[in-house]
This record gives sequence, structure tokens and C-alpha cells, in this order.
Amino acid sequence: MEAPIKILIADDEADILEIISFHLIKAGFEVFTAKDGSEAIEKANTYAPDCIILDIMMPKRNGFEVCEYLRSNSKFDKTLIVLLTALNDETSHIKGLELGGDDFITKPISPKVLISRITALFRRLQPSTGQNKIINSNDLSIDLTQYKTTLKGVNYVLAKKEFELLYLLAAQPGRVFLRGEILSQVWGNDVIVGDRTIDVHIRKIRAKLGIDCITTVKGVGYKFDY
Amino acid sequence: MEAPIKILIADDEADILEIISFHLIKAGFEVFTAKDGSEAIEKANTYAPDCIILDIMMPKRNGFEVCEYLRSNSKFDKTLIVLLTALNDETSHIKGLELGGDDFITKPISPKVLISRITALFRRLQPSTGQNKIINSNDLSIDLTQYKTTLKGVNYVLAKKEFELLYLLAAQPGRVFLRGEILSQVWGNDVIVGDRTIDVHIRKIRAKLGIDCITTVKGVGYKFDY
DNA sequence: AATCAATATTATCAAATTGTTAACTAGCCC
DNA sequence: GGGCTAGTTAACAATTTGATAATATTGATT
Repeated sequence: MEAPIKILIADDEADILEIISFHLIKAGFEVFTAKDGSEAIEKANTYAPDCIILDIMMPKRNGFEVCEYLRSNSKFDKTLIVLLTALNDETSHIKGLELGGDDFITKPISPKVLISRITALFRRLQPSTGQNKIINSNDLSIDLTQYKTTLKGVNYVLAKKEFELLYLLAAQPGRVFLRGEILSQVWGNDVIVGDRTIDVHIRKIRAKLGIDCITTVKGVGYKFDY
Repeated sequence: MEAPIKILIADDEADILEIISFHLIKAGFEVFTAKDGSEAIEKANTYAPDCIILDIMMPKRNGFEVCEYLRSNSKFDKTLIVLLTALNDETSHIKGLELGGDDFITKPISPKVLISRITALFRRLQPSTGQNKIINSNDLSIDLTQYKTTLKGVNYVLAKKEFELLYLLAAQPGRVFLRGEILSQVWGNDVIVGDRTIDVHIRKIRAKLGIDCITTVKGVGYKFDY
């Protein structure tokens, strides 16, 4: 998991917010906090977290309302929602899960348990994205289904050939691709283009991304290394 | 969900086995039972269930051992494991999740809760089973049942094809749809229309909504991004 | 250090792709 | 029928992308 996982916690009790943040940060997550339902929705929209932990009982909008809002917005389709409550009450539990919550944790919260559960949720979720067409390396992400390249969260627009070339190399970091391989993979076997064409595209990728993620292996070919 | 979801329950207490089975069957699952750890492993191999509910305290092999066995076998990569225990004990909880359990439920078990949680787990796992008829993204809402599009609460009237095209793209924000995909999804496979037709409709949508929610990926297709 | 081949860079032009407009057609309702 | 709307298409403009050639630079080898 390259890019840090973003977690938003919403609870009106400042001390709980603090203790949970502390443990989540220590566990390597990037943490945002909200002290009521409205702020939770606002920050969810701003930061697009991967997981949102919601207290049921909160001012402005309660956890159920926030959960319902999130689940009605396709933007949050892949966002995990964990509901938190002081009540050990079966009705809330079922209601929360039916509204689309992914997990339910009862207070008092053990930080260790919380982190274990969140980790377990992500473990389950990650492979479910299937044979991922997304390549992640450091802070560089290359998503084939979206034709999208981001570096440190910033989006870079690559042209079709540039993208396909980068994707090919990045799919097997470190491996050197011969010019012939690149030609047949990116251009196809029936198309005939000169060697300089590859260079030019490599150059454009390097220029656009501003990082040297492609290494030249003189006399052989190119490889992705980042 | 075409084929019934198969669930294996392992517990040494016959009455618990019975009551859980009863409720799971009622909820539409196909249920297998085992009364100890060895039998659980045996039946897991035989029936390849989608979900295995394991009591921690069982004869022959306990829940942890079975969990560890299952997780070491790639055959069960996609199998959900739910651990069950009478102890409300944090250590077991964490140990179970770390061994690769997907969820942890403490006794006494409420059948309703159990079923909610299992359903929630499967909901997450199933790739977009939720064929939502209403798409919401930011302040844009697209309602298939009413063929209605609203932006910031204001209603916009899209023609049939325009609506269907927008709906298709918006159903999977970010994903690039190839022109061919768009044609077969919106127009069908037997209808033959030119490529310009898509452009014109895209243009009309952009003009009507006044926002640029559809991005062109040159040489590839279009995607919804808002 | 000189040489040579491979690669990088730049500019330029050609080709592909999409955007835009307007015109045409078919169906529908009054 | 006449007027309306939606859908399609054609023609052209605008834009983006791709390929090449010419030139500069690099790096290995001697």
C-alpha cells in the first residue's frame, strides 16, 4: 500500500477523537477529524477519505444520517464506513449495517481492536478490486481503466501513446523492455515506426511527470524504476 | 446473485448450530454445518463455501487453527471467515483478525445481527451488486426511474439518448468508456450509427447541464468526472 | 582525448480525433 | 397536413496527437 490510507473520524467527544487519531496516525494512516455530522460530510467531500468512522450520536447530523448521505452518493461507493456507538443495542446495529455501514464497533473502544478491524476491512477490500488495472509505485499511480496518471495526488494528463508506453513499463518495474518489445506492445506488429519515435515519447513522459521514472539502458532499451 | 451463497458453520454446541442454520437458511443461504475443527476443514474443502463461521472454542481443532489453515491455502483467498466466541476478550479478537478473519462476533449471538453482518460483508465483496437506480454525485442527481436529472435542485430535461448516455457514464465515475462500449450499451449491438452521433450527444449534455462533467480521453473514449 | 554509435532534443509537418454547426429525417401530437 | 422534437448525419473547423528528420548530446571503447 503505497499512498497513505486516509481516514476521517467524526465524534463529538474531543478526547475520543484525540485518542483514536493518535493510534491511527501511529498505525500509519492519514487522519482527518470532524466534531459533528455536518463537518463530517464537508470533510468527506473535501478529502475523499478511504474510510470514515462515524459516531452514531453526534450533533447537527447523527451517524445514521451521514451514513445514508454517503451511501447515496456514488462518489463514496468505495469508501468504508465504520459506525461507532455507546449503545450495545441490536436495533442500531442492524440499522447501521442496513444503511450501508461496513462495520460496527461498540464503545468503550479499544484502539487495538479498532485498528485490527480497520486493517481487516482493508485487507478484504483491496483484492476485491480484482485484477487491478492500477499500478502504484511510491506516490505515482497509473490507472488503466481511468487512463489517469497521478503523482503525489496531482493529476497528469498523458496522451494515449504516452500513457500506454508508461503503463507497459510500469507494469513490470525494473524489467528492461527492448525497443522491439515496446514497439510490438504499444504500436502493434503491423505498424512500422522508427526508433526515434520511442525516444520522443519517453521524453514527453519524463517532461510531463517531471521525475525520472524511466531509465535508459543504453544499447538495450528502457525500464521503469521509481 | 444467481447461485445461492454457501455458508459453513462450525460450532460444537448443537443448539447454536441449529438456530443459526435455521436463520441463515431462512435468509436464503445454502448452509453446511460442522461440529468440530477437523470436520470444518473437511467440509470447507468439499463444499468450497463462500463464508465460514467458526467458533473459537471447538474440539479437535479450534477456530484459530482452522482460520490459519484456511488462510494458508490460496483456495480460500476469497472465502469470508467470521469468528465466533463466548469471550469478550480483546486478545482473541485481535488474534483472530490478524490470522485473517474478516469479522468477529461475540456470543450471545443475535441471529439478526449475524445475518446483517454477513450481508454487509458480502455487499462489500460483491463488485457493485448495488444496481442503484439513482446516481448522486456532488449536486448532480440522475434518477433512472424518473428519467430525471437535477443539478443543485434544478431540474434539467434531457432527451432519452442523452439521459441514457449520461447515466451510463455517471454510473461508474472516472471509468473511461470506449466508444464501442458506449455504442453497444446505449444504442445496442444491432444498431449502427456513426461516431459523430456520440459526440453530438455528449455536446448536448454538456450544453444543457452547463457543467463539464464529461471528460474526453482522446483516442480512447469519454468518462464522467464531477 | 578521439571516435563512433546510441540516445536526447527540438522543430515541423502529417494524421487522427473530436468539436461544432446546420441540415435532414422520422415520428408524434394537435 | 403543419409544427414540434429527437435522433442522425454530413461537412468542416479546431485541436490534439504522432512520426520524422535534423541536430545536439551522451557514453562507451579504444
